[in-house]
Amino acid sequence: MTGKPATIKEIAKILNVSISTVSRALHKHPTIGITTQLKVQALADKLGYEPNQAAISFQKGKTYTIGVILPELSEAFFSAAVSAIEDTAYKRNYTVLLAQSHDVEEKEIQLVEKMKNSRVDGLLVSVAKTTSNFAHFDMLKRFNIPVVFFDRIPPLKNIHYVACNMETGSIEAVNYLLQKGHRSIGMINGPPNLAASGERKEGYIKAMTKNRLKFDPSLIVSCNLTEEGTKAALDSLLANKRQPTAIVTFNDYVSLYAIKHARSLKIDLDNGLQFVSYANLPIINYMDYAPVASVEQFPALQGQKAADILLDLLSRKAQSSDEAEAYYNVMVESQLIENKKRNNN
Amino acid sequence: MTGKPATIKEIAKILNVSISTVSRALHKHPTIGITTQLKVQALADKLGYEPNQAAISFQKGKTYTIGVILPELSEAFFSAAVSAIEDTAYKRNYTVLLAQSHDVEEKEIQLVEKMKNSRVDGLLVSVAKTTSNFAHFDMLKRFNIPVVFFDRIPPLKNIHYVACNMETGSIEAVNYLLQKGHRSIGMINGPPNLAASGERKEGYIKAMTKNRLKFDPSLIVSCNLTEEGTKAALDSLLANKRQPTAIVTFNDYVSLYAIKHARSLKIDLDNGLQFVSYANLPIINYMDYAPVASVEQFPALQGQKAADILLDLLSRKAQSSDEAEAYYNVMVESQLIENKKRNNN
DNA sequence: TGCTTTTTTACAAACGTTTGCGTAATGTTT
DNA sequence: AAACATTACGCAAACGTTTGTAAAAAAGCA
Repeated sequence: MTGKPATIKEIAKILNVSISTVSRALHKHPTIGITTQLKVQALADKLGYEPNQAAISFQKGKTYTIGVILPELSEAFFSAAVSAIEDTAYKRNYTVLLAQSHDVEEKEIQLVEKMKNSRVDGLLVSVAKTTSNFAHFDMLKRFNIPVVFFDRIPPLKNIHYVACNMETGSIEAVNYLLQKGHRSIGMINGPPNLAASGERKEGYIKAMTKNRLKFDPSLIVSCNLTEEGTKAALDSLLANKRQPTAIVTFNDYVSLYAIKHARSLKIDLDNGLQFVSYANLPIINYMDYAPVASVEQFPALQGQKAADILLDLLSRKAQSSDEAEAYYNVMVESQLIENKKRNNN
Repeated sequence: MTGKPATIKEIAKILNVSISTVSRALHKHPTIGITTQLKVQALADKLGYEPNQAAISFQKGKTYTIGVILPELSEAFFSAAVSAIEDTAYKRNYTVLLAQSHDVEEKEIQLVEKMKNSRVDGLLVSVAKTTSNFAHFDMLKRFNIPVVFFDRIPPLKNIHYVACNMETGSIEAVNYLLQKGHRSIGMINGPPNLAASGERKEGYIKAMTKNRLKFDPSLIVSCNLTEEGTKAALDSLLANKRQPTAIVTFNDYVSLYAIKHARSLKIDLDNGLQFVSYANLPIINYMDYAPVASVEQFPALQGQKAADILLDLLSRKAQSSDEAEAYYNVMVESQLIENKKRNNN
């Protein structure tokens, strides 16, 4: 009852059958007679037998565990993603081993190494900002451990990934503002070294040119995402000869900083200046002055899809080793969400 | 190089020594001669040998993994806690297996069961709201798997836990308002079935009586934490004969709902009515109108302490099985944090 | 040199499970 | 009743590592 868990061996001894018979009976193997099958099952239940997963993992060389490596769990985006990952893994009877790189390459490398050591069947990774060398991921390929990247994708060929298409959202954002009558639309972007900044900018430009508006580079300023940086960026935009009546910002936080600053400058936020941003954090629903819309990137959906892909790869691997080597490249479309709370305020 | 990972056995064969020698050499066991030690080490490095964790787990009956079961990873409180847990586990060379109960008892039970099956050395748990039966935790004790509860503690004797003392924070909150000159202080509390509601209420009462103010039960109303519920609660407080000039709310969200409602009622939030709440979410720093202060519960600290305790228990268990059975009961003091952004606005 | 220590290494069992193959038991067909 | 097919089960190896104990080699001492 107490103490050590029951094993297959004990069941075998008590029932005077062989260990293999018990094992097969528990798995409902067809070559086992129905009577013994039931006998074994009954005793197993009575003893509260539970298979020793460690032994099984060892034996089969599989752990039924997927590793998740991401920069920062406490960021809303990632916690939503992991939450969804865990849920889909759970449904397929996998468990999730979690680790954060804190956006430092060295730690990411260590984590990959650690996870590789037979602990994990596959890996879900959102790469660290600082990662510039990707040998540790190649290594996984050599060890036949599948990896699916999500959100932050390394610039590699032949990888599986799911990411969010920023372009559509960006275009929607600009279109939304154009449709509202704005003609001079500024952008407070993130630092140029972030891929995300590039995507947002491209979407912006594409939307402008598609609407046959000429693109004015001076209306795009980048900032370091801090409150001070945002202030400066906003000031610079306001000083522009073609002073914008609407601004697209890198994310909701930047919008909020900018809004705060604008309010301290007594700018009319209802009619004079409107903001649209990225992320669609729940927070903006609580604000009195918030971006009028925000581009949702569906972290949960991304996480779920990435997990689905990985689990597919794993089951495929189990079935046959046909190395057809197709690579999953899934793009989740970003989508502009109007801030409803804002509008019925 | 590619294909299957190197094993101790292969190293042994190449070097013409026994498997045990290799094993001991790799562990720098003193009975191994220095020369062979180095030879082994060198070859291991060359082959890129990495111990097979699955085999080790199996052999030693230890996984160097701790399980974390909590209600909802995407809640800011828990993601901050897990983040800290992962960090401290990583430092001590443990990994974290993660699972969410989504606040349903049945799933929590399944997760405990799953984690028990030799997968996990110890468990960190924040129990589901609905959990009313605690047999699954007793079961862990029988299997000698230590559990440390955090934040949401079950009503059991002889358990390890770290929780946050709401009382001090509550008292601070009320004192803060009293000191600001408020004499009629209302409270919008959570539903009565939540332990957290009770704690907040007690702190409130204690602070009032300590300041020799008589406690008026009609100034405490509970709500279901929705926007509608909050509105109703606020209305009821405002209708009170002793209309409060300050209100303590169950959490930041409730405060924000209440503030929004108050603003739509044209109430002067700078002088007429002030709010204090719990959680201290980063969000309130972005708001124009926000609670003037919020009680911080230090999720990261709680998570870190819980992990520390668990890891201590595990190392203790490894060293000796002296069942001294002392139970760790750590209380983290909550603390009122003034909303700085609010004040220099 | 011959003996005892001390140092160094090898042997083998154990951890719990799965699974290929062999074999005993049962049943079927003539 | 002999021959065979079928069904039901047991044997034993394998997975990679650790570790107690035995044994070999080296070193010390007389």
